[in-house]
Amino acid sequence: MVVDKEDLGLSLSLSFPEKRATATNSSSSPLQLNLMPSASPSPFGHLLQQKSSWTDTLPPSDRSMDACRVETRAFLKGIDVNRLPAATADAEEEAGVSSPNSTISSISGKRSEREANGEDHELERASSRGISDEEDGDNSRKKLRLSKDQSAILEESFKEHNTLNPKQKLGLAKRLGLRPRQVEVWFQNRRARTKLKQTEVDCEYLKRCCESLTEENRRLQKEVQELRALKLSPQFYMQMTPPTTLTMCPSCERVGAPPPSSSSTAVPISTPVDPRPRALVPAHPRPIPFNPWATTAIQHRPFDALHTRS
DNA sequence: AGGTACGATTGCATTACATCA
DNA sequence: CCTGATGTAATGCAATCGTAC
Repeated sequence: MVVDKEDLGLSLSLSFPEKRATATNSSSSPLQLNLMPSASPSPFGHLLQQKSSWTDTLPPSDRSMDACRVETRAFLKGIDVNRLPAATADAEEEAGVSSPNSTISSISGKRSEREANGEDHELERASSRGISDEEDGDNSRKKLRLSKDQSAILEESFKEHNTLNPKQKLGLAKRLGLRPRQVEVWFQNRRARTKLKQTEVDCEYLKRCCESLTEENRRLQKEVQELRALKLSPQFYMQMTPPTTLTMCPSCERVGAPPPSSSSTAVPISTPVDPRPRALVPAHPRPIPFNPWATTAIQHRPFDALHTRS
């Protein structure tokens, strides 16, 4: 599933690779993130009106300053901590020199063992920083920060595909001077955090729905109370036409409509219930004109509505 | 000092594919 | 040759850690 780039400005698209399209994994089902509550009222097929990258929400100045600081530090250290110098990367890649990044556990562990045998083998073993653990002086893992450019390229790539096939991963890794594993991790985290953001938005949306429904419910309860009060009040019976004028409905064998009343604004008491889901219909105060004997309105069983709705 | 962002690790689930009885 | 069971690699995700800011 590929979404037009234009759409990405307004919606988040979780696309999944063709290869694993048959996966039953819930995460593999296409999710179109398109939160536009006013346009797509369904609570669950929706999504957020959100920037394609949540990092975009960071003020540009902050981000550039951030990158600036990183680059300054890198410069001061005489090396970009996030980027493997191209020459070094190529050299190590071809020589297969092992220069583990920074983590202790990255050397061992199931995943690492797996990938060490895979196609990522060569690049996987190349340091992304050009600094070995020995040079670091201790075994503590240093936090790697991707440069502004690296992040931008990754974001751009993520917009196009939020998963990568091995070829794309390798290509991107090469282009960025990172290990394929780092690219993979970045995409993994990006997907996870996108999903998290979406969940938060979903939650907010459902909360609003809930509030709306609560309000609607309160309003309807009040309406029911008013109708009951009206039904039981003496005035209600005073308005009744004498029985002699009542007509029998031939269909349901109930007393039907009396002669036309003076009110021309009468509406049926048995107004059909709006079948649309109420939650998404803007709650608006409805007038409660009430004349159960209105000629044009009452069809059959005029009080059924009261019974069923109370 | 505490919170947040984010790169990295780990463990598990799923799928595809190969092998074997 | 076909088929079902089993093992393995690849990949994704959730949870979490650890570090930089």
